[in-house]
Amino acid sequence: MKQLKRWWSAGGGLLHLTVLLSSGVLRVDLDLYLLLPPPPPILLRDELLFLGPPASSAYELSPVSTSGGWGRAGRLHPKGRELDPAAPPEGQLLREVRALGVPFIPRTRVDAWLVHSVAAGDADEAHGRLGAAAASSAGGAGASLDGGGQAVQGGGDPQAARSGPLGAAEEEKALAEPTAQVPDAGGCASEENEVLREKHEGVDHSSQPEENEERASAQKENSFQQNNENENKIAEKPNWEAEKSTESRNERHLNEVDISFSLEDLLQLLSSQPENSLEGISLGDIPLPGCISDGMNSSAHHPVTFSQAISQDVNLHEAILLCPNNTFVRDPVEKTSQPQEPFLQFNSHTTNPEQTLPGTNLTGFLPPVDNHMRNLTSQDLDLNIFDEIDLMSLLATENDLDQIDISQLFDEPDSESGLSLNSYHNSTSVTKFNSSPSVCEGATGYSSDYDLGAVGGYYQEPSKLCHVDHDSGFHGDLTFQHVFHNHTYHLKPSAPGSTSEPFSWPGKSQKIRSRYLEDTDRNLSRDERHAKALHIPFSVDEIVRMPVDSFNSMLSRYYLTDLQVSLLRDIRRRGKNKVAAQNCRKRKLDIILNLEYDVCNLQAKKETLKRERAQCNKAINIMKQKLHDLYRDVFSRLRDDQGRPVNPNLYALQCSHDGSILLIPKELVASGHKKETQKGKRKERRN
DNA sequence: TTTGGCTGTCATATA
DNA sequence: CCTATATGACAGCCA
Repeated sequence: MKQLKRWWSAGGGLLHLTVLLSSGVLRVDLDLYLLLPPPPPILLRDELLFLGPPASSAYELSPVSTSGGWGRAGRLHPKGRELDPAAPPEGQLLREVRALGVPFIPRTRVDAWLVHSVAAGDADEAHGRLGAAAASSAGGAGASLDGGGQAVQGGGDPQAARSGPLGAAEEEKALAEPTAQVPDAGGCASEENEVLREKHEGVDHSSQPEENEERASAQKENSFQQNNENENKIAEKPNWEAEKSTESRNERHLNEVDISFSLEDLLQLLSSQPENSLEGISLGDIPLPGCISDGMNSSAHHPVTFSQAISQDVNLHEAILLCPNNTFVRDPVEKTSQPQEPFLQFNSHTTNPEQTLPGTNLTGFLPPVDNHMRNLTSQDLDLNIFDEIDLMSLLATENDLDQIDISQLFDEPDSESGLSLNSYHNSTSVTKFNSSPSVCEGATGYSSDYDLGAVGGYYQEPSKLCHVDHDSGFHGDLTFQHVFHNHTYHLKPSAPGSTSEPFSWPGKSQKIRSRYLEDTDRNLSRDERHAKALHIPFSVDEIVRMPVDSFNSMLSRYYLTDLQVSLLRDIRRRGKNKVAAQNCRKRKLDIILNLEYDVCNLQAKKETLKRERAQCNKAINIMKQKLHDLYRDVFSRLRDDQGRPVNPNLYALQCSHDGSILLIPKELVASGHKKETQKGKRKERRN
């Protein structure tokens, strides 16, 4: 329990545990399971749906939590069960829990209280609650958390909290069976069993009311029957899968030794849960991203209990085979023989009805991905992980499958391809994980980091092909993880027939696939098709946009054939010229538009000038008229020496320089004008 | 079928 | 000399 406490305090919890998936081993996040109430809400996108009534009618819906994260819906909990009255208020709990940095956002007051207790150092008490929770849920109520609350309510005594409905023998059986019956429980199984047994003996002393014992026993029996069936099925799996499992476990064990104890401790609690509770627990409630949730779902829906899955350290490949809805199940008999749980159809977390069509296989596709042939399909990655397929074949396989624009299929509005063409130095590509089981969409598309790519024929560790970054935290729904892709490809051209697919597309999926391949091929540009044909490990956009230094270094660094180099240069030249042509046309259009604008402006200015000219002429005419009138008026008042009126036809008025006005005969005025004009002409000639 | 617009590409000039 | 850019010209596609 100290290890549990230390593990949790060190930031343990779901995130910490799921990091183990990087080794390719499915590891269940038991802590969250313990924190979840048994009635399984199924997460359909962002909403939690409660599928059908719980096993017991004594359930009620708790208020919707607004704690953020994935606590968006109310949860079922047993009626009449109250929380620990000594527990702090929910708001305070949430604040304290958040302050502790626990990577789990409690949704209910009970969650918060449990997390708070564990993270704050009260691990023993919390364990008591957890144990009581598990025991209580095993009693049929299926409310682990609230059962814990009840245990706490019973005085907060750890002993009282540990009390459960099961007898010691039954609990020992329950704890021992999941691990003991698994033939290949891993190298650390015996050691873990010892620890588990010790803990079990110290913990599981039931003193719960006897009314729960009968229900618990009945459900336990059902659970064991299911376990046996599932174990038999697991035992029938091919040897190579078992070997892989063992290898994965051994590898993982080196890294997990510090927390394996905690896992078993949690397993102990889980093992005491009734089968229906376990079976009902869906990862839909837990927004486990990507492969994790997928694997969990597969385990949940398949008649293999979580206990088995956990104790066996079921690897991803096994998880694939365990999923009845899995599109990559290679044994059709096994696929079709699995009972379909009623809520299975919701596990695709999609609103597209095509996904729920049996045999469509579309659930296995990754959500919208970049169309630039950068993504390795789920099938490819599947093979990479489990079959250690050569990357050469990956390259060939992607030829067929990487172009499928799943966004058109599944309408993932919040999708992000993450495979940014411009992220030259970002080796982490974001890829969404589909909720479909075992679809670890390692979009190991073309490298966006030229320094990391080993195009010349080397590939890095296969384990890195699908590294799930669980530090990225949770999103609101069953979303996706950042995947560290190894964009490493061989450039060996593959024969046309080498584009074999790791699985067959049955029926309708085949048609859909071919249709989308046609569409995507049609949408590809000529250079893209050429690059694809020659397996150029870079997108056209990258080739065009990368600096010349990077381009040259790329040409020199990687082993490229002359044809590939020529094609790369042509692609780059054409791409740049295409951009230049676009810019040129845009510029030309801008110039034309500017010229048109200038023309309009000039035309408007011309019109304005015309109007002003007309106005000026009009004013001039008015002034002339007024001057004429004034002239007439002056002459009408003029008299000669004899008192007679002056004839305006013989005389004219002339203004002198000093401002005086002279009455001059017109003959003189005409001769004077002639003289002045002659003088002016002379001056002009002189000048 | 014709036509105009859009786009990609090539050839060439220029910086 | 190489590269990037700009631009005219041409061809193909499409509404």
